[in-house]
Amino acid sequence: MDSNSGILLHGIKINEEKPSNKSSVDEEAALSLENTKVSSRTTSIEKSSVKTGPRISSRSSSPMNQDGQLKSTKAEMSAVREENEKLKLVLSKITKDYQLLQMHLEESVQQELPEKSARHEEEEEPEFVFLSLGRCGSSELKKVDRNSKVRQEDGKVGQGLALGLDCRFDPSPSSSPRNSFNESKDKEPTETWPHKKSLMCARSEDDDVSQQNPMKKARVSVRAICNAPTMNDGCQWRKYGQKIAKGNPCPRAYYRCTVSPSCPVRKHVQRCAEDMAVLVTTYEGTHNHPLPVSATAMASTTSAAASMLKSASSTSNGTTASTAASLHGLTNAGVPTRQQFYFPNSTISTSQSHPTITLDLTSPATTTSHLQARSYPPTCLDFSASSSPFSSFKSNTLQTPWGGNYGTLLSNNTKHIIGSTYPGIGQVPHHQEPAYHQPSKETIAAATKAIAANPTFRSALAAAITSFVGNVGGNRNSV
DNA sequence: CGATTTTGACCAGCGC
DNA sequence: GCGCTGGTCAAAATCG
Repeated sequence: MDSNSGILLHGIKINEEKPSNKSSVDEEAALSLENTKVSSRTTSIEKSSVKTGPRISSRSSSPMNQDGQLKSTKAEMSAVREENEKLKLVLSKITKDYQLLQMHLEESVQQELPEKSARHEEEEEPEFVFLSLGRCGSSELKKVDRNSKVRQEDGKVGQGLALGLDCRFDPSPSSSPRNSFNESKDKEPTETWPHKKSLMCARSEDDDVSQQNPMKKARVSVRAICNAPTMNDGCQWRKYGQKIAKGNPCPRAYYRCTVSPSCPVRKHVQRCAEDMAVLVTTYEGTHNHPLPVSATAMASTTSAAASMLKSASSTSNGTTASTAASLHGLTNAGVPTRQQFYFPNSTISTSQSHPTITLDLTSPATTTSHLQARSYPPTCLDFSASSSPFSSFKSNTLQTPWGGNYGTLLSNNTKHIIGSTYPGIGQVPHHQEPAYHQPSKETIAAATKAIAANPTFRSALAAAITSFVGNVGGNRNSV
C-alpha cells in the first residue's frame, strides 16, 4: 500500500508512552507531520537505533572510552530490546483483542445472515467487498442480491457490500429534476461517462425508495487533515469540475468515481476556509460496484454515517436533540438503542436541501479543533468516553487512511454538536498525546455486544479493524 | 495517443 | 423576472 499504511499504523498510539530519552522529544516533535500525530513506537525505536550508530562512530577511539562506549551502547541496546519486548506484548494484546472481536463478529454475522447470503459468501471474491450500509429495506436487500447475481453471472464477483449514501426520508413522491438518479429508469447506461440521465439509471432500482424522499440525496462530509489535494480513500476519482464556492477562497473540486463507468458516486473536495490544513470531502451517491479493500474503510465510515443520518432523520423530524442523541446510539434517556450506534464526532445538518452528516476526523490537537471546542454552543450534548462502550476505541484514536483521527467533533454550519471526545481538547501539545488505555475485557465485551447488535456498524468497524490490525501485523517485523 | 485535468460556459434551484 | 449560487458539461490543454 501507499502512505496510508503508515498512517494506519500510527493509529495504534503505542507511542503515547513517553520516550525515556528526553532528547528524542524534540526530534520526535520535529518529525511529526504537523497535526497528524505521525509518530509511532516503531518510529521512535528506529530513531533510537539510528542515533546509536553515529554516536558510536563519533566518540573517541581510546580503549578506555571504547569500553565505556561499548557498555553504554549495550545498555542502550538492552533498553531498546526491552522496549521492543514491551511493544511486542502490546501488539500481541491488540491482535488478541482483535481476534476476539472478530470471533464475536463472525458469530453474530453467522447468526444473522440468511442462508442465501451465506451461499453468496462462498463465491465471494476476497479482494472486493460491497458495503450495504444504507437503511436497507427489503427492496435494497433485493437489489444487492440482484447485483450479486449479476456479478456471479459474470463469473467474477460474488456477493459483496454496496456502499449506500442515499437518504430517503419521506414517503411522498418527488420528482425534482435533481433528485437522485431516479429519472429515466428505462434508459440503460450506454455512455462511457454517465451524464445526468445515465447516472440516474444507475440507481433505477432505488426508485421505489428514493421517490419517497422529498429531500435530496444524503451527503456525508468528512473533515480530515490532509496535505494532499484530495484524500486517498482507496477509490479512483476523476475530476470533472472546479468552482469557487461562496464564503471560501479555496476552490471546490468535483470528482466522480471511476472505478466503474456507471458509478454515480461523486465527491467534492474543498479546503476549510478557517484551517487550510483541513480538507473537507463530501461524498454523495452509492457505489454500484465492488469496492477495493483499500476503499472500504472510508466507504464504511461514510456509509455508516449516512445510515445514521437516515436513521436519525427517520426517527426525528428535522434536527433535534433526540436526533443528535440517536445519532450517537442513545435514546433520550441515554439508553443505548439497538438500531443506532456511536459516532463520536459527527454532526447533522439539514439546513440545506441535502441532508448532510459531517464526520470530523481531524486531530484533537489541531487548531481547528481548538476553535471548534471553544465554539460549542450551550446546547452541546456531551456523550464523552465514559458513556460509551466504544470509549476504548476512541481513546485509541483510530487514525484513518485518509490521515485523520477518530477523536474529535467539529461543528461548522451545523445545527447540532455532539460529543466532545477529549476533556482536555485543545490543550494537548502535538507531541503529547493522550495516553493509550488497554481496553479491559469488560469494555471489549460491551463493545462486542454493541457491535453485534448493530449490523451496520459491524461492517464499518470490521473494515477499520482489518486495516488497523493488518498494518500492525505488517509492521511487526520492523519492531 | 489515450487519459486526465483545467476552465469557461451553461443550466437549474432558490430567494428576493 | 432577475440575480446569485452550486453543480455539470465539454472543449482545450496537459500529462504519462
